[in-house]
Amino acid sequence: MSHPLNAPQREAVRYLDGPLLVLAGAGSGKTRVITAKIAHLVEQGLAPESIAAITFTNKAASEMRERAAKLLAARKGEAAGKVAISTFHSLGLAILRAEAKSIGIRPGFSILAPDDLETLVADLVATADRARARAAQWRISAWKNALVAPATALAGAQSDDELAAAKAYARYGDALAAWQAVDFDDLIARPVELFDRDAAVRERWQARFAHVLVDEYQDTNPAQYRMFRHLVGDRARFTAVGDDDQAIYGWRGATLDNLAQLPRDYPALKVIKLEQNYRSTVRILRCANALITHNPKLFDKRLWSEHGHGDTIRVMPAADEESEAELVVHRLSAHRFEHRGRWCDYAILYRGNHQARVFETALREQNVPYAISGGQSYFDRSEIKDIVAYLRLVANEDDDPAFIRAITTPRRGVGQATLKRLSEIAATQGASLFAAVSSAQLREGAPAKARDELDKLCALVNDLRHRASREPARRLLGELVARVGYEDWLVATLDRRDAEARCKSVADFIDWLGRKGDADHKTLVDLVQMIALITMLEGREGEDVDAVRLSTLHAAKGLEFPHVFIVGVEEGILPHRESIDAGSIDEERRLMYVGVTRAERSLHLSYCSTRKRAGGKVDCVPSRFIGELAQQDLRFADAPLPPDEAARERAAGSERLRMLKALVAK
DNA sequence: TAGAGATTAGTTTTT
DNA sequence: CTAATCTCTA
Repeated sequence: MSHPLNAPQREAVRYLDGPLLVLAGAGSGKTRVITAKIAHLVEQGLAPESIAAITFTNKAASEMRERAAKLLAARKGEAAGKVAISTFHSLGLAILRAEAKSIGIRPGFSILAPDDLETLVADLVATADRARARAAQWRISAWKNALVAPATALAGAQSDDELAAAKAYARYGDALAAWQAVDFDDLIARPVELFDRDAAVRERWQARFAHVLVDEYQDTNPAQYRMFRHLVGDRARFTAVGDDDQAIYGWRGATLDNLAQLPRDYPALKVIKLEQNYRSTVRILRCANALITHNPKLFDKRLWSEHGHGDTIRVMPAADEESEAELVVHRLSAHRFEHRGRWCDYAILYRGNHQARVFETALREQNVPYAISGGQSYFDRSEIKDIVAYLRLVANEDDDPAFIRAITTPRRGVGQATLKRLSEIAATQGASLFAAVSSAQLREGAPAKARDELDKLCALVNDLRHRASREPARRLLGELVARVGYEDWLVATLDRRDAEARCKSVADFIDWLGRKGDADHKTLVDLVQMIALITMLEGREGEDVDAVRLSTLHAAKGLEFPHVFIVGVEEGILPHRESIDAGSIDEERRLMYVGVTRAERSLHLSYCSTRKRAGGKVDCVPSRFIGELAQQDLRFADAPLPPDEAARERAAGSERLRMLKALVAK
């Protein structure tokens, strides 16, 4: 951290003569270069608001914001806050909002998550099968990321499933338009469409940014690359930072073509490589290098380090997933004790979220504090979704999915029958459910109670909407929850403990949102749109607590830990079966590479010889990737042997229990 | 509408 | 074979 910048880093920071690609190996001080460059640009006299720094995750964006603020604090205290540091998606959101009129959408448009759209797609492809619906949804998303229009998709459909998805694709767009809503992919695709067809708008945005920085460039998909090209224009003042060896989002449409294409699209492109690693020991690095040589490479790059050799990489076999978890946690505790370290120096990384479970159990059993990053979002909780549905409705009354959720939660006498009637009226009028409430036809059929409740909801939404831009979000939120009687409903329908927990979570949410609104002068509408893009409650818990981190390999990118355990390093898991079948081993290898390069000082790999699956036991084989590491730096542990007497007892005890169970089963 | 019982699916990563 | 989801009943 306190090192001065090295020569290539310095060059990357100072180079302003044209388009620049920085190939930054793992641990080579990439974020430092980007933040230093932002500071440098400001010092060169660029207006902070004319600098755009684009990341992929909110986490990366807020880290960058923090570090840029620190760098700029000394001389230009105010400047840091004005730099446009955002994710591709939030930048797309900003563009869409600003240009809503040209796109033909209400500025308070809803942003629907895939979950909200699953039923729509299921309807469109006429299936009750969730997996089928998701597959179609997946296809549609892939087309959008590749900027393929519905008509083109239809023409190129290869299978029946693809044909059905292509047919659904067009109608999917119609439904979103009717609801005044967009999905995640639209946040990139729609601005791109606009820029494609409207030169004036395009030039306005190009004039706005004097320099564009992109982080994790290797993870861009075609839509994002096009948005980027539109933003930088012909002046091409940009700094793209990436590492082809860490491209792990191919399944989301990202393509290394964007990296290969960059020198062709910008012949003046300057390429600077950062190859000095400041993170890991020599052994860890040697393993990482050995592993990645098995991939075809786009750019030649070899990491080196001035750190010492460090410990050997430990490879630990285990009998099954439970003993793997037990063994890993045990080894981790012992390691921490020996090294007098902190829990937060350790991370357990795995391929799939479901693998976390056994480890959670083992950690709890052995009283080790842990924190899971990623996993299911705070915003996936039903009570939060309920509140958000009301907010979405305030922002955009045509949001039918939000309307349905709001009117049915809490239950208040509006049921299936009334909703069906309402949606028929809406359909004949070509209007939203909300608009259909005031229709005269409803007066005839629906029960008085239902009509009354519908009117009440509409009145509430209209009232809040009129006040939304003037009054603080916090007050409106509190009033909303109170007028809906949400907490009363929780208390009435749930047992005490559950009700209390949810009330608290609602209160926390309102408090957090209120603070957010106060701090950034955001209106209720701003906040609702922001929520849709946030997956984790950033910085709320985690960072400062002393706990072992559990994370997927994907979510661990960009992080580093003194001691790393990669678990489930088996054929079928890492590389994953699907990827083996699809022939995309390279990406799995990069995923392993990302995992290995997270480690600063020690690295453990573990695998099982059997795993429970679909009832029976399945034999497992250690991953080919273990064989691809630098063998002289590996040490294979013997069969698991609990080091202390108590653990030996426990193991014997549980073994006896297992045998007993087996006997009883017979 | 909640809770118990039955049924069925089970494969990865996420803005 | 488990775990989650769905269905039926009180």
